[in-house]
Amino acid sequence: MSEALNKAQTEEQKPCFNGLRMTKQRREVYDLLMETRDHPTAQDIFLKAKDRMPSISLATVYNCLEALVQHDLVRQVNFDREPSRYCPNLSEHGHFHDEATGTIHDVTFKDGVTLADFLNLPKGTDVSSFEITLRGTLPN
Amino acid sequence: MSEALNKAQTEEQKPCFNGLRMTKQRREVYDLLMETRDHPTAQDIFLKAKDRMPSISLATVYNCLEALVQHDLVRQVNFDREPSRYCPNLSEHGHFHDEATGTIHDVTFKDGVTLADFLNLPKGTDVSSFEITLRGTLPN
DNA sequence: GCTGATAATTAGAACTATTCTAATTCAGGT
DNA sequence: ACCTGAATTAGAATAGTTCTAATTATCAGC
Repeated sequence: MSEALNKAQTEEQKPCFNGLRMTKQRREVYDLLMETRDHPTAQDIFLKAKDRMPSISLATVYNCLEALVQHDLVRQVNFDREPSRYCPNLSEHGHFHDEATGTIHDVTFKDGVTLADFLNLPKGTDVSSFEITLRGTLPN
Repeated sequence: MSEALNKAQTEEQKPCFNGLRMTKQRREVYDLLMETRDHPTAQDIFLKAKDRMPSISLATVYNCLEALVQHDLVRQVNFDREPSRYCPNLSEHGHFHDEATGTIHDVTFKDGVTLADFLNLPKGTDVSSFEITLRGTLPN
């Protein structure tokens, strides 16, 4: 279980995740992301959220997602210039876009591999974040 | 003039790269990219191109870039939701965005490394394209 | 070299994802 | 309960990119 999720759960009674005040809307967006672990866009989330909370606005969904991302509760994932997608998997991973089905799959690293193992990075380079995205087709 | 020579000349002069007809504008955009090997946006290219070809339009720059990308003459590089950048380096590489200077550097793979060496990909996965982008700071 | 067909360029409008604005509502501390 | 700052909301605004329709350039065949 990820650190952030663990912390989030222990703090469930205070409605505060990683220092982020959990309002009704933020919780709704967060819960939706945790439930439907595909990689929805802000629109997708908005439409689903409206079922249970008809007054929610798209601007709020964007606000909530930004807050969640900034507090390391979800990750924002970009594929080329497509709409951003959101991912509740906080462990290090990349993404594979299956062109046959349109679905997106998490891709993990082989055990113990670090960026410096396969990339030529000058000594002393400080990598604050990275993204690895693949396109293609899966077997079958 | 003999027929053979005539054919040879027109063949040679036919300004065609990878099957893409090289118009004045496409060549201008391509040359600019080859000269200034930083990673310019369409806007950057448009502004530079206008110096030497004042009639060129932004739409044309976008059209040219799309044509060049589709014919594998340049690569399109996306950083999060920032404007797309364009890169004439066709060899396999990723990109490092230096947050201190705002510059973008090519990052190469260690010799002989393939994606399957560090990622857990199901057997038979066909990767048609991939992108690796890092953010951080370089030493000094 | 002309001429017609096809493709490229152009200016500006349109589009889409996202952010901003200003007004309203909400939540937590006193 | 009340005050204050934060969050939500609807709608306007923005930025990057794509589309549209008209013009211009290029190629192939005579």
